[in-house]
Amino acid sequence: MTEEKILFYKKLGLKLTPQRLAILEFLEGNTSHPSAEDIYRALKKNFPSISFATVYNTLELLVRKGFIKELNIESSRKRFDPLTHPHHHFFCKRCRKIVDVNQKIDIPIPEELKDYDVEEFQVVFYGLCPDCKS
Amino acid sequence: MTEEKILFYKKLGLKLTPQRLAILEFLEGNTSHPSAEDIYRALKKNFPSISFATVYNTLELLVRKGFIKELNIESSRKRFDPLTHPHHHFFCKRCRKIVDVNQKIDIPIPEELKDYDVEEFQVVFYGLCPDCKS
DNA sequence: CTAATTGCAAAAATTTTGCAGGACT
DNA sequence: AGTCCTGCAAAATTTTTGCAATTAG
Repeated sequence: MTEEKILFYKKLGLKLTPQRLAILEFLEGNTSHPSAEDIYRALKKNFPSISFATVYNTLELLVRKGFIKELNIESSRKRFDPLTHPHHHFFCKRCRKIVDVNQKIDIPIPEELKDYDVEEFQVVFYGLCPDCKS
Repeated sequence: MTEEKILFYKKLGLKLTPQRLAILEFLEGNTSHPSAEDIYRALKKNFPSISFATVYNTLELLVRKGFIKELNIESSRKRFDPLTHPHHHFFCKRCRKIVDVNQKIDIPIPEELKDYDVEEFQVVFYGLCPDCKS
């Protein structure tokens, strides 16, 4: 990670421990939407002392600070996304892969939600990915 | 539940035990999108012997047969929806209420998914419900 | 130096499973 | 009658928590 990026995080009040840096670096540019366990297992290789508690604590902190997003797409398992700008996803029901859909989607807020405070929406497309459909 | 409805389920190969009937009746017309535990607790009152295993088994069966849908909206907790036709949802981030959005939403399948086999999509609107926004 | 973070281990929450007895068609 | 279902309890999976030792700023 660049010095500039490190300063950026520090300025926003993030205490940058080696563990947190490792998690941020693992997530940066990662499009696989890993689960907490995926992250833990990946980091364990180069950082044998890291614990689940730290992974969960850090993920929760990063979500709270708005640096990553938590996805509730796969049943009973959170997945994490380093892209925080509004975008959407495809979920392969066979291999459970989650793919980013960056194309802008315009939806008028439905009439029946007129008394609601709608902040955002997310679209999930379901089906089979190219690898699984054959 | 009407005799007609019972016959309808039986014809589709569903063995209708009292437990399954109770679960079906509880879900019919229920718009609260209950979790497995909500269902278990509600049934326990009139059906003290019912077990979690039966609730989970039955829900899994009903999902497999297409009589209900499983929603992965609330973090790490499945919620169930007796409405199986294509529709969408609003999720209140404060009280965790899930509300049906029945208005038809048209979205062209994004160009980047042209090699994917997209079967359906679901939109989730996030924000605050009327009760929580004040 | 001080408050925040880490790692461990235990606990909590949700869901799944094996199996013996019982119920449905 | 035979297969499938139920209920119990134990197990599996994912996430959270308490706490003493350590570390970042």
